[in-house]
Amino acid sequence: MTKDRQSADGQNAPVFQPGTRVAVRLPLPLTDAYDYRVPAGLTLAAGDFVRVPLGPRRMAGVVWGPGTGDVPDAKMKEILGRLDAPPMTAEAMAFVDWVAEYTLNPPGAVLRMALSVPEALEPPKPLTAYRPADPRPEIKMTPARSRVLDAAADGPPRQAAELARAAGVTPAVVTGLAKVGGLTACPIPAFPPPPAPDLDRPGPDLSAEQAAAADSLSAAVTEGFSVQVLEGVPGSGKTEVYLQAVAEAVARGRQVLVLLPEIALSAQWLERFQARFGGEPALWHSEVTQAQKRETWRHVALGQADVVVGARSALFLPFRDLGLIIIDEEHDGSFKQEEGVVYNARDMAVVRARMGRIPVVLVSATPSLETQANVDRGRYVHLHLPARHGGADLPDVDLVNMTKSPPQRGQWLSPPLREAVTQTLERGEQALLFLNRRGYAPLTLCRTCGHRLQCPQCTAWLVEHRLLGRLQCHHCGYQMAPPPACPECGTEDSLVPCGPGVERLEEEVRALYPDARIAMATSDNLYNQRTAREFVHRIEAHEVDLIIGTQIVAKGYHFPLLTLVGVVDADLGLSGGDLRAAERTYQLLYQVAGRAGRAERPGRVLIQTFMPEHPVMDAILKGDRAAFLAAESKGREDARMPPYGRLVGVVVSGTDEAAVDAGARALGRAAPKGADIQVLGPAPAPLAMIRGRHRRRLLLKAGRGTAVQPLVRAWITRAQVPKKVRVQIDVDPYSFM
DNA sequence: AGCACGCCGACT
DNA sequence: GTCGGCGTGCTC
Repeated sequence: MTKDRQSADGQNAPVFQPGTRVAVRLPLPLTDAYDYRVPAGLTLAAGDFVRVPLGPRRMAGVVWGPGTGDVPDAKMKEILGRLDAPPMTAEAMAFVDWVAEYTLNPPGAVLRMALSVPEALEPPKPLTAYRPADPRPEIKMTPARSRVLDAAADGPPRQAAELARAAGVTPAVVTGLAKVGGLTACPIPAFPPPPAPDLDRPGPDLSAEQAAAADSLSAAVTEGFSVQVLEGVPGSGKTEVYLQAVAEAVARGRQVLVLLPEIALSAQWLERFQARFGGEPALWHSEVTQAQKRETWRHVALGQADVVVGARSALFLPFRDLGLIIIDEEHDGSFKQEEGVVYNARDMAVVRARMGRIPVVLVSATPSLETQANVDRGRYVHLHLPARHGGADLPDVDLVNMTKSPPQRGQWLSPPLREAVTQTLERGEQALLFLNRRGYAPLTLCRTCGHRLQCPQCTAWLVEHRLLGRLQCHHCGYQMAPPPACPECGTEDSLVPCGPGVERLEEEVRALYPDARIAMATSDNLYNQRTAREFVHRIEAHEVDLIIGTQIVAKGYHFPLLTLVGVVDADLGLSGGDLRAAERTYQLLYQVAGRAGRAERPGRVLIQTFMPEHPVMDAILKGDRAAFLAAESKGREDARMPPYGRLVGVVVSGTDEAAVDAGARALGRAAPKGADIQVLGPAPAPLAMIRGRHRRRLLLKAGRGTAVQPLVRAWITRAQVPKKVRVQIDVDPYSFM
C-alpha cells in the first residue's frame, strides 16, 4: 500500500507501490483524474510526471494521488513509465486545483497551462561541442586543422559550425578532426540557463522614500505571505525599487517571477534589468519559440532560472522554489485571459503567493479599484512613492474642448494641438499623438445608399488598413480588398472612410508638418521584441520628431526628448457602458500623459475631448486622483458592483441561433435566486456574433461575501442547454462584450 | 485535445 | 448509389 518518502519540496508524500491504483491528472479538459495501475518495478509519488496510454494515444500526465477506484479493474491500464522531470510540487498541484475551482474549469484544463510544453518532460537533447584533445603525433596535421585547434584552444567548447567559422574552415574539417581524435566531443546544453543575476553590482542611488519602500519589500521576502502595493507616478523609480527586492530574494536562493503586460515589447524594461543585474532574465511570452520554452521550462523546474519575466501564462511555470512575485502595471487589463480558462493573472498570483507563503508586490501608477479596496480594508500594505525621481514634475495638462475649438472638416487635430505640435517641433523636441485606433478608418460607408461594410462573420464593422490595402475585421481576422463599388447598391467610387485611425492621422500630420520625421507605433508595426527595440532606439537617437501611436506607447516607455503628448480622442473608451470605462480611461490617459517630459525638460499634455466636464477629464486636468477614486468607488458601492459586489459573466454561443436563444432562455429560467443575488439577461452580447457564432450574455450579480462558484455550477447543471451550444463562464469579468 | 462513430448534401 | 462534412461522445 502507501508509505511515505521525501518529495521534492521536502514534505512527506505518499508513495505508490507496483500493483496499486493511482489517479493521474491529464492535461485535457477533464474534470476527473483517471486511475492507472503502477507497473512492476516502479514506485511513484504524487506530483510525478508519468506517461500513460489514453485510448490509442500515449500522453504525459501527473500522479495526483491515490486512485479513486471508480473504474473497473478490467478497464484500467498500466502506467508506461515515469518521466525524467522534477516532480510537480504540492504547491503547484494545489494551485492548479484552486484555479480550476475558482474559474469553474475542469482541473485538467488548468493543468494543460502548467504543461504547455510537453516536450519539456523529455530530457534535453544535448548538442555536441568540441574541445582540443591531448596532442597525438599520429594525427596528420594540415593548415586547416591547426587553425581549428588554435581556435578551440581558447574559450568554452563550441559546436562544429561555430568552431569552423572561427577558424575560417568548413565544418567538415572540424568533424573530420574530431573523428581521428584531434578534438574531444563533449555535450553542452542546447540552451544554457540564464546567467545568475550579478548581485554585487551597485544598485542606483535611491531617495529616502525609495529606500524605505525598497526596505519594506525586501524585508517581506523572509516573512511569508504578504501583499504590498507599490504606487508611484511614472518616473518615480518603481522598477528600481522592486528590483532591490528581486535582488534580496535571489540572494536568499529563491526564484522570482515578474509579470509584465505586453512583455514581448518591453525592450526598455529588459535593458534596465540588464543594467542592474548584468544579464537577461529568463523570458516567457508568446514570442518565445517552442524550443526556448522547452529549455526555460526545465530551467525553472530545476531551479536554474533565478528570475523569470513573463506574460500571465508564466504564473503556471513549475517553479522549484518561488520566493517573490512582482506584478508590474497591476491595473492592466491584459492580465485577464479571456479565452479558454478565463482567469486574472494578477488575482491568481496573489493566490499563488498565499499558497507558497511568499510576498507578492502589485506595482502601478494607477492601482485598480479592486487593489485600492483591499488597501482600504487593511488586507494589502500600501507603499507610496510621491515624487518623480530627480525632481522632474508631472506634466501640465490642458483639455481642448472640441466643441469650442473644432478641427477643420475632415481633420482631427484642433488648432490648439496643432499649435503645440508646431512649437514643440520648432524647439527640436519630440511630440506624441495618441489615438487608440488602429488602421485608417474604423468604418466605411456608401455615400449613395448608406450601406456600411460589415464583417460577414461578426457583428462588427470592417476597419480599413490603407497601408495593407485591406479591410479587416478586428475580431476574427477576416479581410478583403476594398471593393471598387458598393456591394449593396453597386455605385462605383461611392465608399467613403468614416472617422480617424492612426493611419489617417498620419496622413493629416504629414500634410501639416512635411519636414517632420514621423514614426508609427501600433501593434501592426511593433509586433515583436526586435521591432519594439528598433522603435525605441530610433526615438532615443532623435531620428524621430513625431510619434503617432495607439495604447502600445502608453506603457512604460521613457523618452527624454518627448515633451508633448496630444490625446486625439480622449472620449473613445467612455462609450459603451462598461463597468470600468471611466477607470480604464483615467488609467490610460494618466499613463500616456506620463510619457511627457520625464527628464529635465518640462512636459505638456493636451487632451482633445467633447466632454470636458466629465469626471475623468476633470480628474486628469486637476491631477486629483483621490477625488476621482472616491467618486468612482462611491458609484460602484452604491450599485453593489465590484469591488463591493461580485459578478459572473455567462456567454452562450453557437452557430445555430435558435438553439443559442433556447439555451440562453433555459439559463434565464434556471437562474439562482436569493436576497443578494440577481441575474441580468439573457441579452444579445454587444458583439452578437463572432466568427459566425451567435452570442447571448447573462450576468450574475451577488454580494461581496457570496461564494459564487457553487451557485453557478448548480445553475449550469440545472439548466437544459442544447448540446451544441457552448456556455463560457467568466468569474470576475473585465470584458462585457 | 485527438480520434472514432454517425447521420445528411454533391459527386462518380 | 458513395464520399465527406463536422456534431457528439469517449478516453482510466
